[in-house]
Amino acid sequence: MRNSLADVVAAGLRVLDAQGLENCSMRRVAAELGVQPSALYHHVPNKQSLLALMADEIVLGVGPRVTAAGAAAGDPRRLCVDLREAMLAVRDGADVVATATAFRLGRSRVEDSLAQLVGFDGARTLLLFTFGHAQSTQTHRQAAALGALVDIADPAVAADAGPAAPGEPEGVDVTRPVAPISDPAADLDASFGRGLDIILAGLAAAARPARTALPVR
Amino acid sequence: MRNSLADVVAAGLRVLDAQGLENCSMRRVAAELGVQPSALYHHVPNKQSLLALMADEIVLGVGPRVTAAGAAAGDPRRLCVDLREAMLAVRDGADVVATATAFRLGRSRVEDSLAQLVGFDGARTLLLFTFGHAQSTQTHRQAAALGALVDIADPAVAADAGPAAPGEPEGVDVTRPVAPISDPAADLDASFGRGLDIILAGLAAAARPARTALPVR
DNA sequence: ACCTGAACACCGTTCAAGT
DNA sequence: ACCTGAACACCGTTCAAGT
Repeated sequence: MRNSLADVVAAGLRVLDAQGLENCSMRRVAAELGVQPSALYHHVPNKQSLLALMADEIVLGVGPRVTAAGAAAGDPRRLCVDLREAMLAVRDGADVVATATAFRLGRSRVEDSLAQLVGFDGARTLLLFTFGHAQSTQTHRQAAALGALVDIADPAVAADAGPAAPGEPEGVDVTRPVAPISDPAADLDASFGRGLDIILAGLAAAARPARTALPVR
Repeated sequence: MRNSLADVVAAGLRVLDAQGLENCSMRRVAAELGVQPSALYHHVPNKQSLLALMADEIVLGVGPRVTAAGAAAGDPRRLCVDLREAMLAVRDGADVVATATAFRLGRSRVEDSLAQLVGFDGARTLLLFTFGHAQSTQTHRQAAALGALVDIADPAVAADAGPAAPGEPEGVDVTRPVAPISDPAADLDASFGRGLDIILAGLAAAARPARTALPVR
């Protein structure tokens, strides 16, 4: 036995984290294992399946915590924060997990855990906000790191950016800001927490009227 | 003048809608225009820029409505519903728009409109939930249409699906369900509306205590 | 069971050259 | 201003064949 399925998945994750989803090709994963590309198809029927297995691996540790007392503590907020952290821990992890989860929508372990705590609609709302926010965070970070501050898609914005000074060093030095606008992505982590709070407040608001006394009519 | 930038963007959208993001290559867009692939680089610096322009086009019509009375009516719920509809109207539209928006995070027209109505955090929460839900919806629909009901990534599930009967017609006939589980994606449109309501309730709950009389201590 | 080697039909992007 | 033609360094997947 030379390589197992687990080896292939691990190699895939290494390539993903190092090169990003865009460059995570079957050929590169094969090279990471020192094997021909065609060898991968002995372990996995296609690239999509490999990505799905990688997604499972990324969220493996995310789940309801078992406290020292033995009771399974279920905190929806912590679950979402953990999920987000697990995805952000590997490059393009949010894309990979969100896509794989959408494929088998409704059959996700994390969504099930959430549903037990806050119901079906609450679970889906929390989950999809978490995916949306994580993907946005990761994409934006990559764009920033790439020096894509010059918005290449908008001619109006690109125009006032000015050309790069010739003979610039080609490091990741991003000292020349395009516009003096304050960073619009100020603090994405904090913004995630506040979004979570809004949703949880909405769930609490929906649950309360049924339990507490209200001025009926 | 043979082809304008607008022609290229329009051709890109036609290819995207017909073939999906995966198959929306520069070469196919060029073919759609009856032109060599290299000709596109006269209009656009790279594929990513073309996709960003396509994203702008997809959300062009989404914005605060101007009522007959002349006042700009701002309904955050309708804004999100409109945005979702615009994205779902073209194949893989949610992916394209979400990615392009993340690139220039915080500088989105729709997010600005939302922010005026429900504040910065509310806007971002609504927007990213809308992206997450739309992407999930679209990915799941494609998976279902593809007949990917056989979960190709999970050996345990794939095992009890059984082989396809030989000599089957190769249409989109999906009459052989894999498992008798009720459709987990029951109604994605309704689920979006309920998620929106949860978030809006959370925003209302946060705003109310500051305005109405509360039993102080 | 796991892998090689060769092949097929593709990619994005660059660049000199045409009109 | 807009395009061609050729080239470069890549893709995912299949398949016969090896051990």
